[in-house]
Amino acid sequence: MADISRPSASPGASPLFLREDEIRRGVELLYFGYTRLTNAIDQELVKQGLGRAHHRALYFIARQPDLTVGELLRLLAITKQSLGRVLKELHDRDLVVTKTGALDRRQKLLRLTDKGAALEAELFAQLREKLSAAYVTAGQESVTGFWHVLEGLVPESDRQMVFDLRKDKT
Amino acid sequence: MADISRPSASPGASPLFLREDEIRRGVELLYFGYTRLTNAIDQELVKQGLGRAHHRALYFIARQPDLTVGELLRLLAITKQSLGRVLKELHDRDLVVTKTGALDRRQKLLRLTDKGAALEAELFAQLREKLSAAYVTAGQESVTGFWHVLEGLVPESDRQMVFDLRKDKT
DNA sequence: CAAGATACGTCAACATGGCTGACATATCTC
DNA sequence: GAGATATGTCAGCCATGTTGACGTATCTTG
Repeated sequence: MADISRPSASPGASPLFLREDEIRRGVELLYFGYTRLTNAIDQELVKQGLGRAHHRALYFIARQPDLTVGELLRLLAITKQSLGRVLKELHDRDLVVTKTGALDRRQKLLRLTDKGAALEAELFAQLREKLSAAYVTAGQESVTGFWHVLEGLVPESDRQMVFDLRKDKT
Repeated sequence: MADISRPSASPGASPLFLREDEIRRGVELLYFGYTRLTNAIDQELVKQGLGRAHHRALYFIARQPDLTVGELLRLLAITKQSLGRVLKELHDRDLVVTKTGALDRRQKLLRLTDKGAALEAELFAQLREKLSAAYVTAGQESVTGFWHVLEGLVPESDRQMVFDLRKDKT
């Protein structure tokens, strides 16, 4: 692992010390940044009587309509029993519908109902508010740096899956 | 915050569409980056029979020795009952010790034992490995951008607390 | 076309780590 | 001395993860 160009050192500070501090800074900011962003939707989730697990499912189904159950399982990296509980609740509340896959009839394709889409949009609006404020403050160059570092945290084996979220399914 | 409405038509890709995609990209990368980084220590935690909650406490106590219980509560943003359970377990395993505050004898100052420090160092090494690989791949400029965006996600009211982690207690 | 693999669902039991509410004690501050 | 503060603790509940075992429909392949 190559050496990182440390921030122009305060006089005589050990490179090893700075290195540790840079790593800890990243760990902490990632922790606080992530938790505070997710806090943005807490109020609305409580109002709806839903939890974070429900939101994650809603989010990915919104992001990629006709996602299969298996794909969602891989994205969330939980067991099918856990996901089953969440999907059942979303279905019972008319937030999500499934239809049988056209190519492979074993698959179930997931979609939001209008009601589900409206809820997801409302939750997303909160995330957008927080994150776009941070983007604006930091500036576009920082945003691309932010992306690059985070991409580097995603293991090779998962990267394609994550990038594919940005592609519409045909 | 400006209004950023629905993704509009594809041809000539609307700036509004790009904006939503940029926000979703950030949400997803933050989610995957954060979870994959924390995955780095899963194996070791299981081996130790500890959970993530224990690690968070260990981490912050390592980061700022003589932290008080109240400060740790604010950092973790959980109830004292939840934290009490965790601290009791860490104490029972000789990973953490407390001493009465010198200035205010109601306070308990938290410190890692040698054993606790050794464990935290081992866990930190895993985080460092992952995160410094991401830093190196992305480059120093990206790293500062990464920090800036994340700082923007931390509400004003919490920012001082987070920054103060980088200062030694006197 | 039969056999096996795959996609999905579900039952039951359990672990972790949050939460609320109610109280107790020691100590500090005014 | 009275009240605020820092900490601890009992008891119970909830959300969301886990393992293991099975069942059914459907696809794939020899």
